[in-house]
Amino acid sequence: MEPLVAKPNLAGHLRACGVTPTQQRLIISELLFDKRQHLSAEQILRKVAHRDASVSRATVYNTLNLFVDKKLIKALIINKSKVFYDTNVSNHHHVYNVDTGELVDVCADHVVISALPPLPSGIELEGADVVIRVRQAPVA
Amino acid sequence: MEPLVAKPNLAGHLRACGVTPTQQRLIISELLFDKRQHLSAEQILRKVAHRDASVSRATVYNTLNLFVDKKLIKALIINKSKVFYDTNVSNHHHVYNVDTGELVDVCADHVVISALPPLPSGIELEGADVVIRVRQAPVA
DNA sequence: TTGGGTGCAAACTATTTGCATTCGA
DNA sequence: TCGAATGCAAATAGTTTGCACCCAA
Repeated sequence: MEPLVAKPNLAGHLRACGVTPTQQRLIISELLFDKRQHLSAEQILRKVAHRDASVSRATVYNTLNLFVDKKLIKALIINKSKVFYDTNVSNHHHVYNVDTGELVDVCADHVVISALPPLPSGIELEGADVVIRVRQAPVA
Repeated sequence: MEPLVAKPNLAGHLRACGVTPTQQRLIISELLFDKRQHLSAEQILRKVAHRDASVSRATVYNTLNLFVDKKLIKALIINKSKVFYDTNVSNHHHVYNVDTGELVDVCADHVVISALPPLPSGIELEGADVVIRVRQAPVA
């Protein structure tokens, strides 16, 4: 098994974003940034346990909130029951299957937001999230 | 004060949607369908109390879920902490101020979703929700 | 050394559920 | 009458917090 010590670039990445690279944050980073994916806090907790390592529940939540704050990941509020964290921070949207819970990325090019009413002064755009909800077609 | 007995059209509306018009459901309907608005379960509970009437917490939640099911209202999953219910069921989107929690409707004409990848067979579109997140501009 | 980070457990919030009672048709 | 709806309280799930201990710089 690969050592739990993270690759140097991960630590550098965290530091570059103003995050002190602690052991726990590196473990979580390794799991997260392995690939583009959508994970819940619970899933991350389980993955940590799977790797023999151990990070407390509170630390997982604290870390995820910190990463969202520092824009290392995006929080997706799609399902009323839990938040998903997206390692793809580029501009994109989602297709969500309400029956299976499956979540798929959609390139932002496929979505055009036009003629948005002008924002009042003092208000600035933070982002636009598009969730396309789909379901299993009834067997008819 | 107006009687708590609902206007006949409300009861009719519920019935037309396959919902038995009980006292509690009529009280909630009156509050909801008074105008286009976005309310949380908690806010509805408070409004009920304000009207001298009383509907239990469980019934408020059950009723809101039922109404969403029957498409009398729409559930908005925008804020991680609570669901908002929208009495505007027509096709439209939302501007959400992350600082104030304010939620404003945007006509669907202002949002164009194009070139969506084709859905796999057996999957059908349920809807597309667009949330434009804005924030207070820093005073700079 | 020392302030930020972590772990644990307890607290908290929104929501759901089990079950006995009541109501609508 | 009788199944559906309601109310209450307890359960649940996700997330946050308080505080003592520990580690990165």
